[in-house]
Amino acid sequence: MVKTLRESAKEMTAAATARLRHAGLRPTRQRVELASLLFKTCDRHVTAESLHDEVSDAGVKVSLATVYNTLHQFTQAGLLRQVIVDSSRSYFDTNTGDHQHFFLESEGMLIDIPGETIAVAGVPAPPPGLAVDRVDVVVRVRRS
Amino acid sequence: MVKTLRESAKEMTAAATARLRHAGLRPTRQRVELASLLFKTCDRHVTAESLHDEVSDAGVKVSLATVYNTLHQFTQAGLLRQVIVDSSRSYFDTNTGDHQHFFLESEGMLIDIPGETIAVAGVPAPPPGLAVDRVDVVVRVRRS
DNA sequence: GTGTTTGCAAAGTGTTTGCAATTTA
DNA sequence: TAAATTGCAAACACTTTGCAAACAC
Repeated sequence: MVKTLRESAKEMTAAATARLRHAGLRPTRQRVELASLLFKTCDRHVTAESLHDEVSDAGVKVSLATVYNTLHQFTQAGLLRQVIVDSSRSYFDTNTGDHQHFFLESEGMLIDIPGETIAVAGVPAPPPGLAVDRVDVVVRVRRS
Repeated sequence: MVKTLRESAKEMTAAATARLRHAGLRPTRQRVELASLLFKTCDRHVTAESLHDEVSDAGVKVSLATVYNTLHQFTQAGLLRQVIVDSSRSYFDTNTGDHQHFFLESEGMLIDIPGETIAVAGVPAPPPGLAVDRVDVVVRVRRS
C-alpha cells in the first residue's frame, strides 16, 4: 500500500481541516496550509517569521499578518502554546502539554524537556490576592 | 546625629559614584542619578520606560536613549540583571544574585523569590555540544 | 586636550490594526 | 447572501544607532 505524494498531501489536508473544525476555526486555505506545516511532525517551535518563510518556501502565499493572526488564533484555540524566552520575539510551540525548555539564545533554538523530567519544589505561596497560573522553567544553554 | 536631606542626597551620590567607579564606569551625572535611584532601596525591577519616568519625575533630565544605554552598561558591568518574562519589554533587576521570580503579567510586576527557596531537580544533560548557562524559573501569577 | 558620553532624531524590528476585497458556509 | 477571513499598508511600541555637542579626567 504505497501512497503517492498527492495522496499524502490530501490526507494531511484532511487531518488539518478536521483539527481546525474541531477547534472551532473555519478551515480556510491559509489556516489549513499553516496547520499542515505545524502539525505534520511531532513537536515544533516556530516564530511568525520562520513559519511565514516556511510556508512561502513551500510556494504558498500567506501574508505575514495572517501568520501572526493565525498563530494567535491557534494559541487561543489551544492548538499552540506561546513560549516566552526572548524579549524581542514570540515563539510558539506545537506541544501544548506540560513541559519545559532548553533555549539556545544565539540561534533562537528551543528544545522540549518532557514535563515529568523536571521537578520544581519549594515554590512559595504567592502574595495575598495572587494565584499561581503556571511555573515555567527555561534552561538557558550555550555552545560549549 | 540627624542628617539633613541635602546630606543624605550627598551620601547617596557618593555611594553611587563609588559603585560606578568600582564597576569601571565613569560617574557621569546621568549614571549617578540613575544609580542613585536604582540602588537606593533593596531589590528593584525596572523597565527603561519606568526608570525614565521616575528620573523625570524627580526633575532630572536624562534622555530615554541614555536610560537604555545605561541599563545595558550596568548589566554588562554586573550591577543589574536582565529578566526575561515578557516578549515585548525588557525588565532589569537590581538583585544580581541567584533567585527566581513571580510575574504578574497584567501589571508588569515582578517579585523576587530568594534563590534557596526553589529547588529544581531533574534538569537533563543538554544535547551534545551545549552547556547549561543557567536555569530560570518564572512563577506566573494572576489576580485571584 | 583627548577620549568618553549624551541627546536628539532617525532608523530598525517585531507586531498589530483598519478596511476594502475575497472567501466560506 | 451574510458573516468571517484575508492582504495590504499604515500604525505601533519598544529599542538601537549615527553623529554633533557636551562632558570627564
